[in-house]
Amino acid sequence: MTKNPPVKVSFKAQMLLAREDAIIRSVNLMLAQKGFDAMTVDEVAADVGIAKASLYKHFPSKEDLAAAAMVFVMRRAQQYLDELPTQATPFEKIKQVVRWVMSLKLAGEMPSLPSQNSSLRTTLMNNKDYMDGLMDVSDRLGAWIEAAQAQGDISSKLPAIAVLYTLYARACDPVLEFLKMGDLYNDDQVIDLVMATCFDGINAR
Amino acid sequence: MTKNPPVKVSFKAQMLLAREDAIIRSVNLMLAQKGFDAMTVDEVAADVGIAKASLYKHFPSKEDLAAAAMVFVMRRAQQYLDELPTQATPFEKIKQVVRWVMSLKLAGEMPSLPSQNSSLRTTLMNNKDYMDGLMDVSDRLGAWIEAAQAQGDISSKLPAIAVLYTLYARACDPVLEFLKMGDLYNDDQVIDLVMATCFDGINAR
DNA sequence: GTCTATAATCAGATAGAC
DNA sequence: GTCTATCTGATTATAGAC
Repeated sequence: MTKNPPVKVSFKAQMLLAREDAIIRSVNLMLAQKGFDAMTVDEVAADVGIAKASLYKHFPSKEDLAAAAMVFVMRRAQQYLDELPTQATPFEKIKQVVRWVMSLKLAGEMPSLPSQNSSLRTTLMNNKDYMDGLMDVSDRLGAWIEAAQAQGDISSKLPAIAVLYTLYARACDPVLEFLKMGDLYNDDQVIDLVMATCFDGINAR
Repeated sequence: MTKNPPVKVSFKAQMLLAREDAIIRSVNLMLAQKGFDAMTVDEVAADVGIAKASLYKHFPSKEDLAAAAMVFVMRRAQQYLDELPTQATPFEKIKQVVRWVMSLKLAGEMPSLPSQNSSLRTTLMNNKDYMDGLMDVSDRLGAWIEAAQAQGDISSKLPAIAVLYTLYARACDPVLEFLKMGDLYNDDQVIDLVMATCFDGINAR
């Protein structure tokens, strides 16, 4: 379509990416606020400010829309892991990641997907970017968990995989919303409370 | 089929209750398996073996159907609390309840509702039976929590309400499914692992 | 109260002009 | 690629006969 290939194409490509980024951010917020089922493609289109048909030029289905949002948060997670202070111990890194994830959820930026939806699961499992990101994050966290267990910071009685899942679950912990709803605690206090139950449990010591 | 009035009326009423009970059990299982949004009224009717229009004679809406299922589990919970051994300490009772709730979830008998759905929330909040049951269960658990804190079994650093929410969250903990999916652990082992993370945390002691 | 048949609506996806 | 307009299917809910 263009007559001067290099500049014009680059500009158009940037516009394209910017629009897709806007779409993904919108989907991300909607998934966090309403969840996958309640989110409608019409709403996303309206929020982004484009026609629904245009959305479908970028993403072939609602499931792919959600998958793109998950790829986005995976990238954010990878970037966050990259930027953790290198001198921190594995245990400190883990705690910081969990704290960060919960702050994302409280800020309404952590998309929530129904774990039962099969079509969505299929789309996610077939999405290489998402799966690669998930594997990478899991590998890094898993290595830190094992290191923290070796150093006596995390209980060695627990399988590392159980610890990993327990950490992941903090990203969709309803306790965060419940405690926030009561208006008794602010966000930082809510996070401190859930951090305490997560790492120390509810038993007295 | 019989001609004696008193018996006949009673029999019909029993049939009615039995049918409603069958409906609720079906809804309960479907909510646990697929969740509220994915569950369709057609499926429920088909599963019960009656016409959809008949369902709507019993329950005026899908939301009320789900609410009835929640009332059902609330009653089950109240009954379970009633039957706990009286000589057990509050802490022991709490642990037993949590274990029971997780076994229900693993057995696919714990309905999962989207906490965000507003129409469902409204129906639930307006359902006196449900709210009464929830309050009763919360009061009893709350009293046990405070007693356990006084006896030094549960950490006194945590507000009782945070402990209560943490226990409730075990009824919809995705870690249970994740660990079960891996096929590394059987149901009892999965429950033991989540019990350990819930009460002892993941820290080493 | 139960049924068959149907209304009414909503949401995901597409056609086709520009 | 973006738009308007539309299709298609699924789903909640109801009408009306028996």
